[in-house]
Amino acid sequence: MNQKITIRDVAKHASVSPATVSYVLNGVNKVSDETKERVLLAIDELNYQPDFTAISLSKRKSKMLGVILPLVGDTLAPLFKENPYYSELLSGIEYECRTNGYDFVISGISKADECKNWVMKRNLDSLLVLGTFPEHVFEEMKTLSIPLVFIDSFEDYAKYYSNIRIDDELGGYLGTKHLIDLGHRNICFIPNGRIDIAVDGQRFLGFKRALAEADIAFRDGMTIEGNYNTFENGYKIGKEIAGNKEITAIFTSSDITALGIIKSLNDHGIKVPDDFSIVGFDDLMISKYSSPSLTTIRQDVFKKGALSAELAIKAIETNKVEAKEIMLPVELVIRSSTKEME
Amino acid sequence: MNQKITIRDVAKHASVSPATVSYVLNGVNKVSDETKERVLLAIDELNYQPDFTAISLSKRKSKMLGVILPLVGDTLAPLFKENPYYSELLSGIEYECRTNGYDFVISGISKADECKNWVMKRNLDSLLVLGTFPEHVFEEMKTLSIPLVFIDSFEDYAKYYSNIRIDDELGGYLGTKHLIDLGHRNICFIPNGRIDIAVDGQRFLGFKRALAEADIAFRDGMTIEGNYNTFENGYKIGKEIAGNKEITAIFTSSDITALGIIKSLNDHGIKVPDDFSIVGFDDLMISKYSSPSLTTIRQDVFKKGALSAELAIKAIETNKVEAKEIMLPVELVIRSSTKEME
DNA sequence: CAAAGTTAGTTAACCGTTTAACCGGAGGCA
DNA sequence: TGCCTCCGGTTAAACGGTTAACTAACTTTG
Repeated sequence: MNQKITIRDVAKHASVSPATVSYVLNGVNKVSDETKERVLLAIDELNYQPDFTAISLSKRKSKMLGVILPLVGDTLAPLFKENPYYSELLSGIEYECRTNGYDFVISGISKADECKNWVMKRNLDSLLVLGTFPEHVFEEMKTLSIPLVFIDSFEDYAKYYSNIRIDDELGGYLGTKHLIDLGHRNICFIPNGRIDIAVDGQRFLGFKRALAEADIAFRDGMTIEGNYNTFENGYKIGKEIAGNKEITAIFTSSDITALGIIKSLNDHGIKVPDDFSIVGFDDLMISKYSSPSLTTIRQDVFKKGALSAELAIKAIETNKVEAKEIMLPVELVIRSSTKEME
Repeated sequence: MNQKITIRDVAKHASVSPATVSYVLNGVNKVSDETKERVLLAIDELNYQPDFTAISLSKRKSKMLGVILPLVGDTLAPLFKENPYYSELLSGIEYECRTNGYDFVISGISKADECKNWVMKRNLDSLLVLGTFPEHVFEEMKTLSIPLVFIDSFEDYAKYYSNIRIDDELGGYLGTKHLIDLGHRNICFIPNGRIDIAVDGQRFLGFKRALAEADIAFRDGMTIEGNYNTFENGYKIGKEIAGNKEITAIFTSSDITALGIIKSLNDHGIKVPDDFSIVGFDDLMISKYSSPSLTTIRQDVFKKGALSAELAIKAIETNKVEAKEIMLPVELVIRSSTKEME
């Protein structure tokens, strides 16, 4: 390999000391315009590229973000494969990083120590955390004193840091109201996980708000708790519903589940949207393409990713850890899985 | 932040020199068992974690891989959003990296210089390249003398390095043969891009082999060239086909296109699989869940990713750049988009 | 006009590892 | 006994940057 060009080479070429070059590079106001000119020219002529690892070592800043994803089993595969949500988020993060000269490393991390060690080993400047992680891990992380950015977290501790999420309550409301407007009164809400907390808790609130507004009493049987947002699980739930003649519409917290339900209903001779209406959540790509295409609540996942990286980078560069909660808008997208009641 | 624990702290704690600790850490056979014991104990007691940036600076090895993805416009978003293929590949890479103590950075890179600079700045140990990149970029890369691993490349220059791909010809053959076995004789092949090169070129060969084997003459109109593997494009192609009464089956190079075609045919009153059979390629998650579920050629994308990372890591650690071509198997997955001809 | 400040640099220590070069003592051998 | 080798370490110079402390020349200022 042709010898690496260092700051000393540049210095020699411009007849100054390495320190001066460094000052020019870092915009330290200690260099005359004339000298600065010379240095810049030398940098250009030699095509000098500062070495990030060296900078990282001496400044303790790596220009790298870490992204922590929940691990399923011991890989990310099920996550990525089942749910396009995550990859869309990543592409937002990638975009923001690239345009700011940052890189990011991702890892599914389960054990607490590993997480802290990872940050220390790699000198990571910040961490983006998707969803939740255990509180004792958080305590570990706090001692690192780097900015954290949480995405979709409803944990109390996350309040010390920036937190990006969407208006889940509104999403729940809009989806439900749409069904009510179409004449449905026996609507069932299906969360991804536990109905009383986090994302689903908020959506459930919106669900109930819409009901109340239309003077529909909430009663037992208006929710079915699923464990997991998978197609298979949706399929199972669909079977239950096929046996229940009262319910005419479903609002579910996940597009994937919605697709499973549709398939299941279809297999039981119930036609969507003619016999039954269904609203999903997320607006995944698939949702547009499925038959029938899915009415759903859209969130801008790319933006969510980009924004989280932006916040992290800003916190790093201003050296200020903010505790800002940002709520991104949601939007009802009407397609063909919902229809006016006959 | 509580003071960082360095190799000197460990050395002091074990009453040896930093060099000795380093030798222990790197398995250099220069330390007595007794001393080694003491050092290991000290490392454990202090929970010492070697600093990768420092190691990177002195050894010129970063324990980081770079992954280069084609950029669409200026983001990866369309890629990630439209095609789950890429995220599945990444999860394979992630798995292999994590279990080997590596990290990876990803970037969509268009300009040649940036690519080389990226490697130099970050001291990347290897590069995984998805698909193609321009030959002059390759020439640039060669001067870096780090191992490259190509994925799905059919470029000549890639022959200097490891190249991982699937048996596209066999895939083309299996899909076509399946249709022929069902009684179809007027089958149309739809590539992703140009039919004469790369992945599609191979699949087309397989297509023709299956025809020849069944004594079906290949004739004009047995292919439709698409530009892009998107749902929309599939939808358009579907329209064309709806007007053509001869064709009874399609084999397409992409599941996404297949789904678009099915929807389009459906909208034109043609029922799949009753009136028409269709085979896709890739076996994306969606394909299992769509209605009708898709008969397709499965490839193990996760494995492809994991294997590419494995090859890269092996090349790094043995300091041997191999020029090995690995061909992963494909498999016909029969679902409900194909049916015996009446 | 001398003391104090400012400007535009340089010097050298430091960030946390690695590793070539060195070193003292023990054992082997003639 | 003298010389050589091997063993088990240590010392110190890198790696490529940053930055606190210093300096020499010039400008203010009381």
